[in-house]
Amino acid sequence: MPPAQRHHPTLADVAQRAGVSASTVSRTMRGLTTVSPDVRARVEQAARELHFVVSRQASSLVTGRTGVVAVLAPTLNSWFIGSALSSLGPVLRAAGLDLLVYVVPDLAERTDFFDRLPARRNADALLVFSFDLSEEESARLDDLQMPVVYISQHAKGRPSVYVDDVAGARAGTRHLLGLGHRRIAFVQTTGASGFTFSSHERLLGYRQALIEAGVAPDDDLVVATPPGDKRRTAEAVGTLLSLREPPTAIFAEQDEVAVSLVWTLRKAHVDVPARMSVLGFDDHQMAEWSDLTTIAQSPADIGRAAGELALDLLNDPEADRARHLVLPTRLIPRATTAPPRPVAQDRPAEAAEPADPALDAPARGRAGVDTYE
Amino acid sequence: MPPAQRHHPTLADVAQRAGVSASTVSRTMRGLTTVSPDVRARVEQAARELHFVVSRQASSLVTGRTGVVAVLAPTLNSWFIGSALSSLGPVLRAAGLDLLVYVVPDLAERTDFFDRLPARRNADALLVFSFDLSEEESARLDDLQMPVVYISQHAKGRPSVYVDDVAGARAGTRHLLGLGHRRIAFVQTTGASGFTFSSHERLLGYRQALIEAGVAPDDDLVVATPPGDKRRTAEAVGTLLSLREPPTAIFAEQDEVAVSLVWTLRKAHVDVPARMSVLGFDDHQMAEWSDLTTIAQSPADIGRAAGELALDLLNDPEADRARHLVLPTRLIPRATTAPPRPVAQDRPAEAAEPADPALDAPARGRAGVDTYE
DNA sequence: ATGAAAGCGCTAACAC
DNA sequence: GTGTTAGCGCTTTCAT
Repeated sequence: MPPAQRHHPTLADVAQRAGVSASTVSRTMRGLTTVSPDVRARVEQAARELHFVVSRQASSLVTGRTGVVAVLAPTLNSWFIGSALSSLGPVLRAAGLDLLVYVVPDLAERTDFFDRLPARRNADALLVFSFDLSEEESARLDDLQMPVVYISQHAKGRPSVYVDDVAGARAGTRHLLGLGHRRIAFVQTTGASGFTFSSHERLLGYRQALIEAGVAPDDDLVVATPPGDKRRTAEAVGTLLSLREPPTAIFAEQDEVAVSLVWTLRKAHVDVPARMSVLGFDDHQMAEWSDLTTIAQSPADIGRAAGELALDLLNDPEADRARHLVLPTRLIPRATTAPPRPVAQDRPAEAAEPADPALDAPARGRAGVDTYE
Repeated sequence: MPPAQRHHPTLADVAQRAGVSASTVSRTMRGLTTVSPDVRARVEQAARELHFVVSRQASSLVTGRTGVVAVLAPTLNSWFIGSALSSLGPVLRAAGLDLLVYVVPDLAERTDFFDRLPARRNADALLVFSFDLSEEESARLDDLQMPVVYISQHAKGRPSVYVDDVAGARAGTRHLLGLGHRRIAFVQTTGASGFTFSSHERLLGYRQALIEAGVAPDDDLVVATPPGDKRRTAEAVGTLLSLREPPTAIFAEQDEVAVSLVWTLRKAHVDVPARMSVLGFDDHQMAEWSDLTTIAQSPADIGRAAGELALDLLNDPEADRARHLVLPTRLIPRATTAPPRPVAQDRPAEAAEPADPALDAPARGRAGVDTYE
């Protein structure tokens, strides 16, 4: 009675069936050219018949390469990361590499990760997503003995892929300036761990564009709110609307907040865009649904680029170990930005709470009609 | 001159440093109790000093276990999958397992995956997300020699984790019935590959609840639209509104569509919920933002449950190989459902296009005022 | 172009 | 409790 055949077939099994040595099977499986055509055919057939798959573990052991690219991410429940990984996957697969994910949602797991560096022997490269790493943590990753690519952060001296946030924010602000706005607010996003780089840069771009246009940046016009917090968002809107000189346009650092702003404004019967323009950043899926004008970035492109950069680093020892890939953004004009209505600039503004009786009607017919107050 | 120390430290290195044998180090690293406390301490210190990490490849080779759980998913850019994986990750980590992701976005990759079954020797278990597998594909996975857990699909005879869609849809429909609605439409989602199971089940629950309540299901009230397609959604709304007896409530199979419906209706100046109640399913992030009444499911719970089920299957050979974990849903009443206005049932309804001059004002003050037509 | 042999880093069986 | 020994399945010299 033959032993229960519960294990996978091995090189030796294929070799025996094809009447060759294990070495030859190995060479065949790796596509080396030093195998005669007829032998190759025999081996391939035998392998197919046995459903033979090379064991990564065994070959890793000798080659030192794991065939795995690891990703470090704070969550997978994110539009940005989800899109980027979805396009990264196929890039890696095409190169015969598998995608391993370390989800590190909280501080405890983070500390543990950097303590133990579980990726150390279990991946050929690491992609770090949207973390604000301390210099100490980056240094820790440096002695990981593998290429580490940073995504959405400017890791000086280390390979990075990110979008040109400054230019994007500048372009967005210029769009609003071009429409005639002069009082342009900027809403920062707080508490979204891991995106402080973008946050800084976008604010910077906003300021640059204002200065270029000869508009003095006003810190009263810069407020912050956490994403998804209606109350805080409403507060921020209230603060802006109750300024002596309220803005006529709001540039939100993130689409999620921008959409929330639109809701809040419309609920308070402040028409968008007739009374207030709103501009987002990201081109999040919901931006399209909400007809939000926004500065688009493509996380899919970022994921792809990061994957290709990692492959370069992996395959070419001469590759530039500090290359920064900076991807462009582009303005997508939609329905939430428009020229400001001519309004008496020095009249006191209403607060957010009192419901304005103005209709939430399309802007066209009403723009220019000064029914303010 | 010492050789360039470019390789990772091995068991032997630690053993030498701690003055013990490799076996002892191995036992220590695996937490076996047969190591005396002082030796254990010495070994652990040596390991720490050398930044030693056990090579998965090498240990896999002998144990036959890879320490990896693989996930098969059509995309990662999905609220459901993202949330589920984000909670699955930590569950696996706690068990010392890594998470490997196969993103299989299109038919070509899918065919290739089932052809080659790359997971075969590279994972201990496989979680299959939201795919509508053919019986042939499932059969292929069966001879994978590892536990395969199906998520969001009812794989008969195989371990599965999903939400009770029938009960959820029934509860939702009852909620609307309880508010007094009798003409309740159901909007199906088409083209969202991988969720046809839920789709069927939700429609079923809707029908059941109607029948239970003595309301005859009317096929005219069941329409379909792809998610994120504004035009088609508007068409669906138009179809429903132009029925001789239009609905007073719409139950959408997915929140994304429900939110889109609310937008479309409000744009057409059909007040929600005063003139039309809208109910969603999922409790997608945007449901809260949109104040959408919905049937909540928790993808995070599903991910966790699936992970734990996989661990059971992995660790307990006696475990039930066909266990189905069915998770509950719950109604979250928010602002898009309300009692129907008393309305002359047999009057002809307006079409979707003509802008109704009715204000998009809060329902309270206006409900009950019959300004219809 | 092919085969034989050595060994990658670890665990498991067996001694002691 | 701890050390010794023999592989796990593959790749890689080195022969031929």
